[in-house]
Amino acid sequence: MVVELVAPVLRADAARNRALVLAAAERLLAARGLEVTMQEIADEAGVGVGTVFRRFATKDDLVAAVVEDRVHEMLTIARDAIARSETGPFAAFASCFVAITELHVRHRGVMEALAGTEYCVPVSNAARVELRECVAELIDRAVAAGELRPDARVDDIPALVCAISRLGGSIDDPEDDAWRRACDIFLDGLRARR
Amino acid sequence: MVVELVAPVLRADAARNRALVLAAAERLLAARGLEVTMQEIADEAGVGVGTVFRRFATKDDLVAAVVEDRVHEMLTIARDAIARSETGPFAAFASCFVAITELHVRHRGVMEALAGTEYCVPVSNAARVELRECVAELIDRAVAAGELRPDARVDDIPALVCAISRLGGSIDDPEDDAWRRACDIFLDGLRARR
DNA sequence: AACGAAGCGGAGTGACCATTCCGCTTCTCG
DNA sequence: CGAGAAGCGGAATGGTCACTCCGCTTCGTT
Repeated sequence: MVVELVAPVLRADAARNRALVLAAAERLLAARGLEVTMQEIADEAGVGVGTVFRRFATKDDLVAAVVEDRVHEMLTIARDAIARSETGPFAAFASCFVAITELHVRHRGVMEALAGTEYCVPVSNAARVELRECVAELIDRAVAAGELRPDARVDDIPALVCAISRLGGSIDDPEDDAWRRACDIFLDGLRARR
Repeated sequence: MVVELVAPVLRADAARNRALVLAAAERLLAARGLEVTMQEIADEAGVGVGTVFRRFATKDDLVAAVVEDRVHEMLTIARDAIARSETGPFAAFASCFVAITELHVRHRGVMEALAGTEYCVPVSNAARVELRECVAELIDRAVAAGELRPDARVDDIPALVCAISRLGGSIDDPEDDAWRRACDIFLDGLRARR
C-alpha cells in the first residue's frame, strides 16, 4: 500500500486563484479585522466562496496563512535589529519594538488573530519559535549592556505589542499617533535607570 | 393632552427580576466578556429571555447598564485618589491607574465594551465626563509637581488601561500578573526624569 | 482534438443569536 | 375577593455566517 505524501501540484488557474484569495484576505483583514466574512473575501478576490473553501478548509486556516506571512515579516525585522545590536543594544531592541508595533497597526486583523484566543494558531511553529528567540536575544543583549531593566520578560512583549497596537491611530496622521506615544512611554519605562 | 413623563413604578416582582438580570449579566460579562448570549444571561438569572428583553430593549442596553455601574466605581477610585493627591501627586495618579486597571481585569466584558466600537455608548454622559475630569485633575497636579512627564495626555489613559487589562492575567495568581508588570513599566515611563 | 481529472460558482444547509409575540400567571388596588 | 393591568416564559422568527454540494467549465496530457 502506497500512501501519497507529496501535495499534488496545483493547476495553473487554481494557483492563481489561491494567490488572489490570499491577497484579498490580507487586504480586508488589515483594513477591517476578523469581522470580514468569507463571502466578502471571495468577492474581493473575484472568485466564488467555493473556491476559497477549496483552498482553505476553514476561515481559521485562511487567517492562519495570512498570519504566517506577517510572522515572517516580523522575523525579518527582528533579525535586522540583531544585526544592528552590536552598536547600541537598547536602540536595536527599541527600533524592533516600534517596527513590529507599526506592522500590527497596519494589519489590524493579524493583531487580533495573534492576541485573541479564537484564531490562535498553535505556537509550535518554526517561524514563531525563531521570532521569540530573536526577541529574547535582543533583550538579553540590552540587559547585559545594562541598558534594559533586567526584569523585562520576553513573553510579555507580544502581548504588549498587541495591546499598544490596539490603541488605534494611523501610521501617517501625526495627530492620530496614540500607539507611537504609548511605545515611547513604554520604552522609557523599560530603559534601565542609572 | 397630558403626556406621561414619569417612568411608572415597577411592580415588586418585576423590580426583583430586573435586579437578578443585572447581577447575572454582571457576573457573566466579567467572566466571559461580550460573547455571552442573552439566553445564558436569562438562565443565569433564572428568568425567561422575554423578561430580560422587557427590561432591557437590546443587548447593548443591558451591557450599557452594567458598564455604567463600573464607571461609577471608577469615579469613586478617582475621587479617592484626588483626595490623597496633596501628599504625593504621582503616587495618587499611579494608584488610581493601577486600581482602575485592576477593575478592568476583573470585568473583562466591561473593558471590551469600553474599548471596542461595537458597544460604545455615547460619551456624553455625566459620570464619564466627571471621570475624565478627575483623571485630568490627577495628571495636572502630578505634572505641576514635576513628577509626571508633561506630555502625558488624559485621553490616552482610558485606551491604555483597556490595552493593559487585555494582557490577561488574574488578580490573585502572582505567577499570572502580566497586567501588573505592564502597569509598573508604564508608570515608570510616565514618571518625569530628573 | 478529445477526454478525464481538477477546478469553479453560487445556491443551499445548518447552527447560532438577538429579538418578538402571545397565551397564561401574578400582582395590586379598590 | 375580583377585576384587569402588568409580567412572565419560551417557542417562533429573521438574519447572519461558515461551510457543503453538485452540475457545469477549464486545464493539461496523450
